[in-house]
Amino acid sequence: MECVKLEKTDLMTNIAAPETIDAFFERLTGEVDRLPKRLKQCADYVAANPDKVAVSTIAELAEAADVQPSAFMRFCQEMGFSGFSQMQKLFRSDYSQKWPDYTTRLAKLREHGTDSPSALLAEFVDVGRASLENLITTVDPDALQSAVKALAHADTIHLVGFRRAFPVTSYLSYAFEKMSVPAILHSGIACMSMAQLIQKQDAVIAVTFAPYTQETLTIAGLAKDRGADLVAITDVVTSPLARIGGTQLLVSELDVGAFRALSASLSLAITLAVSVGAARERI
Amino acid sequence: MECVKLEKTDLMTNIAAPETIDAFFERLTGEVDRLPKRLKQCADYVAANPDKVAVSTIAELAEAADVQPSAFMRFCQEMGFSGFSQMQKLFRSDYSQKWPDYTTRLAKLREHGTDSPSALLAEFVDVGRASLENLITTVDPDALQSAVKALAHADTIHLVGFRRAFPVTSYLSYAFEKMSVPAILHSGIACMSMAQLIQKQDAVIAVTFAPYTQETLTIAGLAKDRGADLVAITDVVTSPLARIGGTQLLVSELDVGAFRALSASLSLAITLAVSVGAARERI
DNA sequence: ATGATTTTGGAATTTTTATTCCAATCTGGC
DNA sequence: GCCAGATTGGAATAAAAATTCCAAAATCAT
Repeated sequence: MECVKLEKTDLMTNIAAPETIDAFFERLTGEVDRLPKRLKQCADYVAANPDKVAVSTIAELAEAADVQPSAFMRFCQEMGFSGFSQMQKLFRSDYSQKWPDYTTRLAKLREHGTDSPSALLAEFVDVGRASLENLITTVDPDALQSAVKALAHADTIHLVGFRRAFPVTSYLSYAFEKMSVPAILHSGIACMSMAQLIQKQDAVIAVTFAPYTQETLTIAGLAKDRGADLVAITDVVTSPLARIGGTQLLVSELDVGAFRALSASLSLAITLAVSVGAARERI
Repeated sequence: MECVKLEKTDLMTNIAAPETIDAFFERLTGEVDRLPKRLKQCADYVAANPDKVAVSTIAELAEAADVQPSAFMRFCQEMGFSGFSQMQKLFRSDYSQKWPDYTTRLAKLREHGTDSPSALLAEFVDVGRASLENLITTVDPDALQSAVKALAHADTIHLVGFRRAFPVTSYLSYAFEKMSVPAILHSGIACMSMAQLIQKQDAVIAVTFAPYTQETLTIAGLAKDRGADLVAITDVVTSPLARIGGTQLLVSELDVGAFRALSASLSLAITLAVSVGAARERI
C-alpha cells in the first residue's frame, strides 16, 4: 500500500467526501493506519463517540480527543471533507435520517410525475416504519403502565376520538368487545353527545391529533370535571388534550403530504387494549 | 459565571432555566397558552421536533417553524433560558442519551418485564414493522394500479368492512372526505344494509380478514352482481372475498397472540385513497 | 375609532466558531 | 548529529451564528 499522492492540482485534490456514515467509517478504517499520531487520536475519538460529533463544536471535540482544533480540522480534511462543518453536516443529517422530510420528498415525486401507486405505497410503508420506531421513544413506559392501571379499574371505558382518530377508537372498541371489557365507543351518530354517560368511576380514552377536534376536547374536559380517569392519546405535549390532564401517551406520527400514517397510534392502542384486558382478568 | 440580571425586577422574569428536558416540557405545557402566536409556533415546533433543536442553528429552526430568528430567540428567553445557546445546550446533552439504535431501545423496553405493557408495545411495534415490510412484497403493483383506475372512474365509492376491518374503512372514509371524493361508509348502523345504494357505475372497496365477516361478503357479492367494480382487501388468495372476483389486494398481517396488527392494512388503505384522489384530479 | 401596549420582522451588532497560516517541533534516514 | 520532510501547536483571520435593538404592525381596552 504505497501512498499515491496526486501532486498535480493541489487545488482540487478532493477525493469525494463520504456521503453516508457507513462510507465514512469504511474510509476511516482503511485510512487509520497511515495517519500520524494526533490525527489517529481524532480517528479513535470519533469512532468511539460518533454521536458527539453532531452536537459539539470542533473545539470541544479537539479537547476531548486531547488534540488541537487545527489537528481535528486536518483530520476532517484527510477524510475527504472540506472541513469540520461539512463533516458535521453528515453526522447531523444521519441522525435525522429517521425523520426525513417526506413532505418535500413527496412533492418531488409529484412533480416528476412518477407518483405511481406503488411508489406511494413505498413511502407510506417507510413512514409507518419510522413512526413505529419513534413510538418506542416517545411513549413513556411509566405513563403506559399507569394508563393501564387506571383503565383496568374503571367501571366502563369510554372511547372518544373522531375523524382521523376514529380508526383508533373503533379498533379499541373491537378489541375491548372481543375481550369482554365494557367499553363504549362515542360515535357521534346523529350528533348526539354521549358525554352524559360518563360516571365518576369510569375512564376515558381520548384520542386527537392536530388539528384537534373540539368535540373530543370538550368530552375529555367534562370527564375530568366529573372525576373520571383520563388517558390522552395525542401528538405533542403542547396539544390541548395533553393539557387537560390525566395520563398522556404521546405519538408523533409522520405524514406523507397531507396524510398521516396511523401505524404508531394503532399499535399503541392495541397494546393498551390487550394490557387492560389482561390486567382485568387478574383482578 | 452566569450573569444574572437582578437590577430590573419589573417582573418575575428571573425564573431559573429548566435543567432537564422534562422540566422544560413541563414548563412549556404550563406556559403555552400565554404565548402569543409566533412564540406558540415555536413551542409547537419544538414539541414536535425536540431532536432537531440539538442539531440545528436558530436560523434553521426559525425557518422550519415559519418564524423569524428573533422570535425564536424570544421564545427561548420566555422559557427561562438566557438565549438559544443555553437552551440548545440542554437539548444536546439529552441527545446523546437516545442514540442507541432501534434494536437496543426495543430490547430495553422488553426487559421492563415480560408481561408489562411496554414489553407488549415492543412486540406490537416489531410485528407492525414486519407486516409493513411484508406488505411491499405481497401487494402486486399492477393490481394496485388497476384498483386505483377502477376507483378513479367510479361515480361513488362504497366502503365496506366491519369489526376488525372497520378502522380501515373509516380511515378511508376520512381520507376521501378530505379530498372531496364521493365515498359512502357502510356503517351497519341499526343493522340497516346500505347495499341497495350500490349502482352499476359505482365501485366498492371491501375489506375483511379471517374470520371473514359474512355481511361484507354478501355486500361484495351483490355489488359484483350489479356490475359495480370491486376492490378486495383481504389476507390470502383463498379468502372468500378474493374468490368473489374484482381486483385483489393482499395483506398478510402478523399477529401478537389473538390480535392482529393493522399497520399494513392501514398503509395500503391510505395509499389507495391518496392515489385515487390524485388520479381523480387529473381526470 | 383612538391611543396605549404588546408583538413582530428585519437589520445591526456582538460573540462564537471554523478555518488558515506559519513557525516550532518532531521523525527517520544517512 | 544533521538535514529534509512530515507533523504539530497556537495565534491570526474569516465565516457563521447568536443576540440585541428598534421601528412597524397588530392587538387590546376604552
